[in-house]
Amino acid sequence: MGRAPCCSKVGLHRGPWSPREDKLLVNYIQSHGEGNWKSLPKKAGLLRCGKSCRLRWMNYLRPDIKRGNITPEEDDLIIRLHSLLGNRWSLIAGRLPGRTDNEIKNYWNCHLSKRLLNQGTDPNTHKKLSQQATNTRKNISDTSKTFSERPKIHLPKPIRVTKSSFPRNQSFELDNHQCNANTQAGGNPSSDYAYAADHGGENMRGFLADDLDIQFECESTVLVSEDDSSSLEKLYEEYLQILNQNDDDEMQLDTFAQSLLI
DNA sequence: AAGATATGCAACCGCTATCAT
DNA sequence: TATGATAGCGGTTGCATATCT
Repeated sequence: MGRAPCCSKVGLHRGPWSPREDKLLVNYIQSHGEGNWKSLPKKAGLLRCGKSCRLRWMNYLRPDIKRGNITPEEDDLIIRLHSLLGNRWSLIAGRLPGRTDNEIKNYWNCHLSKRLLNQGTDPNTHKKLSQQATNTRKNISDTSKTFSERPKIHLPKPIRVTKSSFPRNQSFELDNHQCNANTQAGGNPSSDYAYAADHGGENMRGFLADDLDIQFECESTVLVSEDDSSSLEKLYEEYLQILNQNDDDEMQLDTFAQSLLI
């Protein structure tokens, strides 16, 4: 498979963006829309590779990006989503309106993982470290179990849903929630994703939806796309409510984790 | 005040999935 | 079906700034 030449190989600009470059990029996208990142720099008059332009737009220049500190509510949501989704930053970001995957990733690595460690929780497994140490010792002493007998974690593989995957503006019912497949330029690309999980012939349902008990009509994909920032906000509020309801039901998280074991 | 160290964040790199031909 | 091009993700790096000694 061919690899797009890196900007370093073709003598393009690298490093921090100048205000002039930002302006050129914003102006171009405002008049032509997102997409065609490969050809965009040339058309916009930028000496950058398309990849760099895309990243700059997604993580910094997009008008719907929320600036400022991450709130305690967002904090909590990130931790909960991370316990369900792992390091799938784009999916987590899709549930935090205005936040980018890069920002959440950085915030996790700098703050949240350290905080969890301080609280005695393993940031990777979200389990108490003391409990893990006990389990580890137990496993070491239990030499009768071979490596192959250890439970395997089955993580449903995420699939990308791109513009051609859905008809334009097609709507999808998800219980009482209405989501639209935003396939037009300017939509939130990080949320143009769906998860599909293969459960041995059963209808495929996304595991996040399973955990949150949201029923999806579409058989093979779980749509997590929203039409605009207001519906993102609404969805966010709904997620918060659902997650808050789970405060009293930690067992549900354990059940979910076990459902991933095969 | 100055150097060392820690922190935060933007940007880059390498890889994979998807699409077009 | 095979292959190349492109988009997008997650891990990592590097630099600017803040804090500590």
